[in-house]
Amino acid sequence: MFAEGCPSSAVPIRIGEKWAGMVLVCLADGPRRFSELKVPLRGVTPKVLTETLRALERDGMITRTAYDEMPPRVEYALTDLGRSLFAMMHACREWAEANLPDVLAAREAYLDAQAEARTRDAG
Amino acid sequence: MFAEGCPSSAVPIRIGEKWAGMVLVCLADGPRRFSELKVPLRGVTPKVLTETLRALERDGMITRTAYDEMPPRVEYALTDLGRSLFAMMHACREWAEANLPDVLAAREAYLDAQAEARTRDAG
DNA sequence: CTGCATCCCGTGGGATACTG
DNA sequence: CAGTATCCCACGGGATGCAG
Repeated sequence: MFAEGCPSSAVPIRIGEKWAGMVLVCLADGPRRFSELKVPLRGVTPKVLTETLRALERDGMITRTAYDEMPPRVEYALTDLGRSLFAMMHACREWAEANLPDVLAAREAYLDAQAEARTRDAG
Repeated sequence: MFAEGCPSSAVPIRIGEKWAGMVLVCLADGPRRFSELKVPLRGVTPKVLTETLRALERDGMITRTAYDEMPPRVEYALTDLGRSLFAMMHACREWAEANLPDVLAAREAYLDAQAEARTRDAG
């Protein structure tokens, strides 16, 4: 169980990566340029955006097309694999939204239980 | 898009957390004790396992039941919410396994393209 | 415009030792 | 047995500045 070579350990996409998912969303309905991605992704620095794009490109989720022009123009687009991943993530997102209320309720209950425990200790 | 209060940002579960997913797997077919979790999760330290379990408990994914005995006994079990998340993660895992070959191929192609670019620059 | 270089920092996660 | 207490480090990610 959970051995070294386990395929689950090799799970390719780190949807934990802070911006990867948002990039997929931004590319969902068509190719976008580097600067077009920076707009909706408020707060992302060029360095981090580049890293994210490189990782997605490396894993075959997006393509990078550089046009030899001045000023430079580069377009990023989803591959079939990327679209497949996007669909997967969409399902995850729907799960999250559907269950968010329960999670929030659980957190509140947890906090309350803690507070009660503290009261009991103090009293 | 991607505003502050966006529910997607509040996505409750960090499946990126290194051990959280494995814990769910370990609890999938019944409650387990702390020490019973440490066995399959080779390499996890008690501190980190505790942190992971606390986070899952806080979010309502698992329950923690402490029996007042000597020696101490504590059992962790999935909640309905946890089982739901487990099912979600199972789907993610199946996607990953199904698409792993493609990702690996993409990585190799990416490396080859890089090597070729270097050769071109040098020559 | 599209990045790369550099520096920096918080935090997730690990090692080790100790306790009720 | 089931943790807690400390210490520590790598690394993801951010800020800033520069270059082709």
